[in-house]
Amino acid sequence: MSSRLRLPPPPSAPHDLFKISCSTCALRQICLPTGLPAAEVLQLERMVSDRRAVARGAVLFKTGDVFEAIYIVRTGFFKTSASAQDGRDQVTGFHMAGELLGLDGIYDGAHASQAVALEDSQVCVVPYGRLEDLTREFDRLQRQFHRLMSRELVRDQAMMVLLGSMRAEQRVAAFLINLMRRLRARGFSSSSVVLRMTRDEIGSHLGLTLETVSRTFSRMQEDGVLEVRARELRVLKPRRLLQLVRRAV
Amino acid sequence: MSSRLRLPPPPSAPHDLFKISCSTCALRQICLPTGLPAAEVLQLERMVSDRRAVARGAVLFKTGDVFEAIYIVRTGFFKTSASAQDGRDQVTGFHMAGELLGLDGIYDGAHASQAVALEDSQVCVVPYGRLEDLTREFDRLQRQFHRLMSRELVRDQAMMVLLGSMRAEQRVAAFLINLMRRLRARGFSSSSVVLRMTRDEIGSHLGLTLETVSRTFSRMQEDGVLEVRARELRVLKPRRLLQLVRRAV
DNA sequence: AATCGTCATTGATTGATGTCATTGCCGGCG
DNA sequence: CGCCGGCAATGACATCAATCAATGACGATT
Repeated sequence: MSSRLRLPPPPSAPHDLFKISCSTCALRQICLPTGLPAAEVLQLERMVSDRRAVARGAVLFKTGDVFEAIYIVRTGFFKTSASAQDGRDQVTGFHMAGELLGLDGIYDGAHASQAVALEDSQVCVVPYGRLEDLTREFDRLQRQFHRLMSRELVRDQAMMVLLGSMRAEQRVAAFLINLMRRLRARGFSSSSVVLRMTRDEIGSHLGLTLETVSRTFSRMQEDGVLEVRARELRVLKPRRLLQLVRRAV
Repeated sequence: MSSRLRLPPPPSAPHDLFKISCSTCALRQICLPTGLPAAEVLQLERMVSDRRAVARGAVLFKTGDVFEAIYIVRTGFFKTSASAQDGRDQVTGFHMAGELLGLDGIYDGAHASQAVALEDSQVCVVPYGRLEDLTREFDRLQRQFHRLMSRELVRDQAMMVLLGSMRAEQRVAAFLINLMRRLRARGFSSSSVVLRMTRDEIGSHLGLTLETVSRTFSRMQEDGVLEVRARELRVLKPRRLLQLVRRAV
């Protein structure tokens, strides 16, 4: 357990779930308030209705749930998944501190995917109605919100390219690069990770079976690119990973 | 050429490219103005800076272009594509009348994909700055805009599921169902289409090779589900298509 | 400490789809 | 008219990853 990667402790104690302070939040540089002047951040704080704890394995929202709020991951780690019509479901994304969840519910007022915590987590709850009101008052907040939605679109596009045209090894490499990049942006080691998700979940995200993910990790280890010990990963040769993704077939 | 599927003629003559009227546009039920009261639609019209003609094969915007405006397809047909790092690119979407293009540029001020007209087309140009201003004034317009962005996210998720877990036949079936549904919403025949894109482009969109697309069409024809003659398609048994998508493996 | 369940690894085999190559059709153009 | 280029269909073959199966590692629970 002590080897588990942890986010920096939140400024307020974890049991204090209802006191919100964006201005002092460790995530303010990568979250919705990014780049906003202090006055607007204070407004934003008022908008965040509360903070909610989500236990590992618990469902934050599921497909068909009425859409009421956007969630921002404060601590912890989530996966979102969407169901195919035949019932199987596919991991559409992994989400860490500062990232938004639930945007797909705006469209028709019901969530189109489900979100599950992969470890004990906390989210900030931002009721959509209030967000609409506030983004109308503050142009920078509006733009920031649009930017974050747009970023999701860009990411989804990248994911489509990955799923549509990359081979197994490239997919895994791209996944690792993306993961390390996001962790680095949050102040974590740029070479070591403890994965929060199973091989099966990675596979589902990448359109591969868990066996293929496992074999790919093993091969990368043989090649000296990676060090793998169960969920602990260490990237030894980041450049080789980049090359894998860059190089055509 | 006469067999080509055409959108209903625009209310104003095609050469009259600068006179905009959302209120009388044939697309107002499926476009940005959907559900807005007349007064707001008039505001919206003022916002649309102009209408631009895009010749078949011409690029509307390309990856890296500075983001300035959202585009709405008025007549015609577009594909958007994103490049993998190795240079190959993948069709991320096909877009028809009333659909938005260019939202991925909001994120960092540069387009992350490129849009190419697959036939002679027209788009309405909506400068993003003006849209920001106007959505701040009109809450329903703001919500409508958010809804359309959210719809893109939902679609992209569906596409990820398709690319990540469906077999060739299911992909093609899902593609056809989606296409027919969108055409039907625009008042076209619910069984006949003239495709605007090549097998190669369909394949790129579905993560398949053009040969697989071609063979799948042929097999569906043998099975009496489809009638295929080059780009002219006729869906004979829509239910069978639905079953293909619904049925697991 | 023993047991059980989950997750991961590894091997063998199979099957779907990609790759390569050929043929034919059609429309545009010299 | 005939040639050429783009697009589509199809066959032969190769390849990659899924599937099936067995085993091993680790943690949780009793």
